[in-house]
Amino acid sequence: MTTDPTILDDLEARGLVQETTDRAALAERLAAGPVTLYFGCDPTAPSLHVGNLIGLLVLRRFQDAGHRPVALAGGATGMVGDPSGRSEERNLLDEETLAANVAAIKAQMARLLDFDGERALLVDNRDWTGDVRLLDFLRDIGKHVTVNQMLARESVKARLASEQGISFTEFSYMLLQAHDYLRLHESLGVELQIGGSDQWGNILSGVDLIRRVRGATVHGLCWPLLTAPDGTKLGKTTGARVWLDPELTTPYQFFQHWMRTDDRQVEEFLAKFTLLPMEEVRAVAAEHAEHPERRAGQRRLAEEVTRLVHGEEATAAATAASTVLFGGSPLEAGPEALAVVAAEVPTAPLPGPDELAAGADVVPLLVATGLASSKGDARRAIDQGGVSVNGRRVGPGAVVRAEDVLHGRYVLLRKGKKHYAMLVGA
RNA sequence: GGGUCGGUGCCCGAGCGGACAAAGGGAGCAGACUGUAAAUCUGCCGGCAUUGCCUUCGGAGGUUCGAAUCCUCCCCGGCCCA
Repeated sequence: MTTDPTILDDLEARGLVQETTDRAALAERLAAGPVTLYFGCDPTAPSLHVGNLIGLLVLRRFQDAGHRPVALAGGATGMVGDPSGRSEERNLLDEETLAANVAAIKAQMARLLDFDGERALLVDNRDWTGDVRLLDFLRDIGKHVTVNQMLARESVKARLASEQGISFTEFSYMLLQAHDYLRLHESLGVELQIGGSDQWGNILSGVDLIRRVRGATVHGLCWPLLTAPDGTKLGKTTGARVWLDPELTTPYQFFQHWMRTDDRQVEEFLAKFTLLPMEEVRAVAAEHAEHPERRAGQRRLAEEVTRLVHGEEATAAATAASTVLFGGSPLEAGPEALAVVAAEVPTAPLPGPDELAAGADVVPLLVATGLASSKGDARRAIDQGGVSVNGRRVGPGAVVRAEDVLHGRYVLLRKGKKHYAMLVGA
């Protein structure tokens, strides 16, 4: 099996390389033949999110270039909690939650890689960490690492300076991750670990450990963390809340997330979140720059990423729903189109005929669909002119009547510009 | 174990017996402008109800007409000392 020697160049062109161990040695090794590499995600949530997606896609890029990716679910490390990039101590998750999370993220990882004939592997560090005895760990691993080194880590320093401090548990995290790398190196011949730049310290710990224990030189690579267009760190609200699990973030919502990408990040995201060749990324970006108001860049981005994560069918449905919602008036949409929308946005049952005849108050309906978090919230939105029924703005005291029901069963509610929900009859 | 400082709404952070649902900032939401963009400006931002009521300031009690604010005990964290 030959490998694509330009993989590093491609990653760099996409802005996916912030740091590597000896770049020349790594390039040489990658050109020499297939490399087994790994990327890990801790099961801190019931699903991976778009932040993790970058890593999985980098694995995929390596796979496409002829290398063998190992996706690791951190069943063990998840028990401890990574202090990197964290200002405070994590809450420990219970076993049950962790097991469920591990199962979920494994399934998500599996979708993005090709596992045919061991072309990729899925592992859980719980499998080799669970039965390690404390004394063995202290003697075999701990002996090779100085606390001085550990204290020098940025993530540790930050926490030492903070009011909260850092628990020994989290302090130990880097050792666990280093141990993972060592074990994967021994059992599977892994010789490259990749991760976001917040993982760089942990990755280096593993590289060092392997050098000390095995006398072997292995590699590490990290990409820069995503930032908001103004250069600030991307908050949870922007990226991390967009999940890969269609139950948590529907394909339509996922699609919409990318549709709303800031112009300034369209090219960056096309490069990082899609598998499009860089020439095409640049072409799309150039076209987008000509006519940003057409949102062609966002649309392409949304389609590509949604397809990768949710598949062709879901992407088609998300696109169709988006067209109805952000196209013309819902009054002109046919029943098929509305059915598609109903499948993609939050829904609530249509009020009964008697209620509709009398006029059903919009306020509780907004709450029922989740468009508003409370009646007060709903009234507020209406007072501020932010609510519409079937595309028509409504005022205080608004009701839904029988004649508002489209095609016998649909009523479209909207709060603000982009939050939709539907009332659906039987 | 001793001393000391602290635990406030989604987050940060003021408040330190009444005018506190609690300053300010951030995030978020809505409106205007737009391109489902950015920037900007404006409004909202515990819940329920038409003046009002209910639940919040680590937990449990207590003092008081009245407490986030005072007292007691407990829990959790920082720092210093042992």
